[in-house]
Amino acid sequence: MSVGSAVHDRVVAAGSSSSRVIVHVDLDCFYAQVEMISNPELKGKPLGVQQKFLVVTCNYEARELGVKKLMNVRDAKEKCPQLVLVNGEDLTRYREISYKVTELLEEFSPVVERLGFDENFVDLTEMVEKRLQQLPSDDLSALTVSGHVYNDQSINLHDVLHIRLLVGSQIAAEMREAMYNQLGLTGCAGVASNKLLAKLVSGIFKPNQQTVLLPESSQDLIHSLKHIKEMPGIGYKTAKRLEALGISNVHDLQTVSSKILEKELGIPIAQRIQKLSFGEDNSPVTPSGPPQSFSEEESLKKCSSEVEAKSKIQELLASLLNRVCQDGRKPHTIRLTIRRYSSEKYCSRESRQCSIPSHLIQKLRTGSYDAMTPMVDILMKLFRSMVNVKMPFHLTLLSVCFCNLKSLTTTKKGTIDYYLTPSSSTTSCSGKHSFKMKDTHMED
DNA sequence: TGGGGTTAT
DNA sequence: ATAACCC
Repeated sequence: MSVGSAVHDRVVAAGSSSSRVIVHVDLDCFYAQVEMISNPELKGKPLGVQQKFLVVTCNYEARELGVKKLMNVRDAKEKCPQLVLVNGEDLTRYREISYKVTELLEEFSPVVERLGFDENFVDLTEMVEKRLQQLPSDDLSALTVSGHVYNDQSINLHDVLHIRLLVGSQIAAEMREAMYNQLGLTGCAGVASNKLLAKLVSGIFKPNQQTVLLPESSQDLIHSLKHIKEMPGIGYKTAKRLEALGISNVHDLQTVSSKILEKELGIPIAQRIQKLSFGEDNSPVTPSGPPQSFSEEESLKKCSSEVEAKSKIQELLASLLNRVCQDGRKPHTIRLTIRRYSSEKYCSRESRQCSIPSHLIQKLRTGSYDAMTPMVDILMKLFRSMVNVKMPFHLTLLSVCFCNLKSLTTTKKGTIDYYLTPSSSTTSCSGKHSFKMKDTHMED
């Protein structure tokens, strides 16, 4: 064996080039937990959170009685007549607590990626390295894993990869403790060498438990999936196309000719999902930071007149103006989205967007509703560009989105830009981005 | 199927 | 602007 090869092996083993420690943190039935914190009398009862005619999530008491996520309210009540329902269409409190969780995790390590409101990935690689370097005397014998080990695989204290994941499991336990002590929330965690595996393993022991995956068991984990649709990254459409090729389980996807796969899905998707089928995922944990967009939507039984649409749009916009104002950054683009009634074309939406005139952008920050009327006018123009209001129509969803958010001080790849203009005033808004903000003019 | 989000094309 | 993915 050459020296060069030995050195390379050690670099790889030490993880400086390829081996990472990732944790996936997944809150237990998040909306239901938030509701039980808001109203402790709900604790112990079967609880469902309702949006329109759906029970979007429920606590474990309800699950034991047969209620499932995204179940029809009628079916749920039939299965479980004692089910208590609370309305969860207003996401404000969920969103606020969701960001508190992310901020808490960021205190452990700043690299935190959100996935929806109730899941986060954290790259623990650096933190684990630091802890190992600060171990008193290289005495590994005192190290113990926290929580479950997938497959009950035994830990080899002489294997550096095992040791690193074990330290990751200890950090995961500290994170869950902190979430419970500081926010009153329980959740699961999965620790593994990449995001895919961390996410898959976090769901193995379910509520309020954690699991670590050691590399020797990664094939068992991915082969435990009954169908490729359970692979994160393979959605409804891709699963259908794969099925048409006769590919339905992980083994099929691992062994199908990559040329055939590339021809059907295109090279980037084909290569990515075939790697996923082997449990390989080199995608980084990308810090989410503040949101890229703010949107509010409402699904409707039937919206068939312009005045009806206008009043819904006004409602959506009023809530959004509050949110945008509190955030402190300024959106430069506004978008209106609709869904037309048409039994077929599953979930198809149409949208129109335009940039927001700079004089309106300024008014967004004032906390008053000066921006309301002109914004509604803009939105109604977008509306009429999609919907011929002289003809009959039937819409089942309206959504308004602010995006293309620009900060007063933006940090991009190490550079800091300050945008300042003369006239300024303090505002009633108290977002964390909004201290001492000055008005700006930016390219648009 | 709700009421959100993201990235890629 | 849409389509795909995630929850």
